[in-house]
Amino acid sequence: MPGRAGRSTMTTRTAARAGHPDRFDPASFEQKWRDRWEADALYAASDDDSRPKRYVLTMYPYPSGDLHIGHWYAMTGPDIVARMHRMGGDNVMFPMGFDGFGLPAENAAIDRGIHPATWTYGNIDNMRRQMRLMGASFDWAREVVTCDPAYYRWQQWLFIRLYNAGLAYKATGAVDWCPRDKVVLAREQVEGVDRRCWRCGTPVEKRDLEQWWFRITNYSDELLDFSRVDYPEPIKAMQTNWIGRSEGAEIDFAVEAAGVEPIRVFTTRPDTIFGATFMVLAPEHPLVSVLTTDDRRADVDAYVAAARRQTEIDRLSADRPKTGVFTGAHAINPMTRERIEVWIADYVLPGYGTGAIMAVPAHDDRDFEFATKFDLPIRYVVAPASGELPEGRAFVEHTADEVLIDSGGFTGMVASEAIGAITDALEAADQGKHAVTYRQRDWVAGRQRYWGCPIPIVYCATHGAQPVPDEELPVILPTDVDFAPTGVSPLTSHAAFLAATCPVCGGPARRETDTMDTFVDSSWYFLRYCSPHADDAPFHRDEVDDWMPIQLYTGGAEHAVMHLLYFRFFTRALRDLGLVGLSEPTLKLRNQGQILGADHNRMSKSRGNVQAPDELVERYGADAVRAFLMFIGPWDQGGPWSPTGIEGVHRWLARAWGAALAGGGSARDPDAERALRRAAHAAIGEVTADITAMHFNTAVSRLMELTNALVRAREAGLSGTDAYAEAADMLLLLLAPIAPHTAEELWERRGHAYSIHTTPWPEADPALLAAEVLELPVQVNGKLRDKLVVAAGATADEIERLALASEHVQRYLAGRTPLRVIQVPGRLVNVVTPRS
RNA sequence: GGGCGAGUGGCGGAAUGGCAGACGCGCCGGCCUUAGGAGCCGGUGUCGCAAGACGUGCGAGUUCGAAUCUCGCCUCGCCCA
Repeated sequence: MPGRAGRSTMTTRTAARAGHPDRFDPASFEQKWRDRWEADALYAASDDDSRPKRYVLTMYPYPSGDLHIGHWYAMTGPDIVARMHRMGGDNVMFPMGFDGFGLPAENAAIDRGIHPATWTYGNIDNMRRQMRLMGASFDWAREVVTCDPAYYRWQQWLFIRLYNAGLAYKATGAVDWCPRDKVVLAREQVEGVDRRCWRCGTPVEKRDLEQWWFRITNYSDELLDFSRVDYPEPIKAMQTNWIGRSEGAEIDFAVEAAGVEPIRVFTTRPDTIFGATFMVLAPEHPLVSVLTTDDRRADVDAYVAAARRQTEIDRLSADRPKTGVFTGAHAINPMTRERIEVWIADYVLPGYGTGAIMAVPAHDDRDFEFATKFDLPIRYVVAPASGELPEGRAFVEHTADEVLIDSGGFTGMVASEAIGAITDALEAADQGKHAVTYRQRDWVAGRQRYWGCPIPIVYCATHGAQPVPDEELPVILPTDVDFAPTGVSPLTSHAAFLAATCPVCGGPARRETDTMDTFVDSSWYFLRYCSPHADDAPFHRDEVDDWMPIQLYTGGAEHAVMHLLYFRFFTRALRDLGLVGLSEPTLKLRNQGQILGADHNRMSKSRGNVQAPDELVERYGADAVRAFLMFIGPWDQGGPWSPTGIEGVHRWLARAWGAALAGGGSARDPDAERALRRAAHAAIGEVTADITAMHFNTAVSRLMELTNALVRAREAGLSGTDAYAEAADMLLLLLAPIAPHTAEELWERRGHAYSIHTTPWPEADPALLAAEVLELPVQVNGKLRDKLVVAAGATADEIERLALASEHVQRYLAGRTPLRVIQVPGRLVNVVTPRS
């Protein structure tokens, strides 16, 4: 495969070098135009400008060192949109930057003995070079690098304001710990049923640690509201699931033991309370030791100890047999007033709800299994209208008409109404209340690693935690640190960093040594792009008001409940601090798909199916790589790379090259000229609609068709006509966002003024779009039987007459009289006959 | 187990209620060439000599008309349990 492509490239090159300057040879002009665009700051967004502002953004990359073909894919789509709107007269901001902090830098640096800063900035230089090769219209003057003190200084400033507002706080809690990276993770950063670290895939552990948190749960309800944004449905579903709002009731179950507080449970099914025949506490529940009777204590202690050794995955596994022990204690069902047993079992988790449940075995699968195993009472209290209850299992289905049975005064009530009614009754008796719980927890914000933004807090023996005064910011991350991961923040061993002064008393203080989660860096970088050089504030309110919200934000769907949740939270938090005036960072989000290897597998070095952009550019030119990536398929679906596919796109660009440079034909043909103009103007409408909808694959197809029309016209000798010149110019203008170098070179060669990228986007002339004759398909009973060529102005009556006169139609009519004739103007004719 | 998405030629895909397979790849035939794995021209859903018939995972339904809408099923992918 490589030999094949390599040979052909050599042939092309040799020919170009041997004196064919008009041959399509991207290497001969692409770099030239990139240099000129950059020198002219052609893509700079202007703060002071009367043109409509448009903010297009794609997620900045982590500087891993190499730009992957997937980066090209992700970035070319929004680049095309940005370029089209720029030509359409908008003042477009399309910035780029780097997610500079993070663990991989640190790990890679440890492996190779290079400092994370050296490694990161070296990678950034290389990736910036590679990105420039793409010919993307990034405004590099706005570049943001998050590990730069000029950036993280303002992140510390923002952190202090969040801290002062109570939105950042320090507390002890159960957190997820990655044993390999030796760092805590936010719950969002733990993936899958088997709970693995999002970065390294290692199963995480639960630890009780004192940590910094962001109070994202203050915004849970607000984050569920997508009414003002255009997000892909799967992202909305994932965020909604993640937040996991459930409505129900908190109910207190009094216990028999004197002086012991009642057991509080949360349930989404208060309508089933009459069927609550026992209770189950998590083994870790604080009341366990209080409630356990002496005769049961040995069993209970043994069970608690065993449960602590279980992982959460094991405990939640549905196919595992239920285990548990009786505590010896009894509680009172507040509705039935019955005495019910209190058990402990590991299928109840301490972190979910209140860590205790009212067990309703008749209407919950796990409770049913537990009750069956331990011979506890099962009482059905909800039944479908038919009255038929299942045997040998719980009744958990929800039907519209299910009603309560055997439920005291509530018997006969529709279950959905009983939820509210029973909760009201409990509330009136001061034994419960309506309650809402969320699956979402606050965001664990601190990390026990080196390469991150220092948390700007100092600890004074007298005055406790104190924010570092603004004038002392930034708290600089020192470079001379031994950052081998130990589980303790490396900064702890840096004496000079550690020593600080209490801003209240001036006495000695100790600096916070955890650094911030890098997802904090990406929670506001889009605001910094609005005022990238501000040195008096993180950003200027007027500039943010001008540019925000982002009108199109693109990136990978894997960030659904991480970055894409955090940046919505952060924007709202900054709004409540009065720093920005909006709640939603972006109006429109789109996710690109994944580019797979030619073998339809994920690209990976071990499979040997990786495509390196640098080599592809050398072989085919950046424009061919861009255009082929966009041509593979729908942008949001991705698709497999094809070594022959890119050759086809390269051939197309070469054909377009030849067509755009043709001239001097002496033939005239008014009909063909009109058809060519119509094809060009139709392409304007189609390509504009396709790019707007981000259907880049069909936009490329339309341009291929227009190219083919030009090639045919040239072969007919029409290259000297005005129609040909117009269509060639239209092709270049429509091509400019997708293949910017080739379009610019050809634009110049056709004698137009620099730059095509600042030339207005073409508009279709509707008068040209109307065809003089139409080819109408004629169906009989919905099946195609003939085609009719009619004048554009033909009336319905005329068309019907022609259709019925058709030999083919007559054959299928077989003497029957048509019932009716359906016409879709300009589209088709359908003759309906009686069914035989 | 639940939710979401997808299933169309040899391949990537187009068509979202109105001509199924646009565009491209691959393949076949031809031209050009010392040569071709370059370039150019033509063909290419399946069956059929043809007329024609059949055809969008499977089965039903709605409709004058369904790849497209509805219901059930199968397979694959992602997310959640």
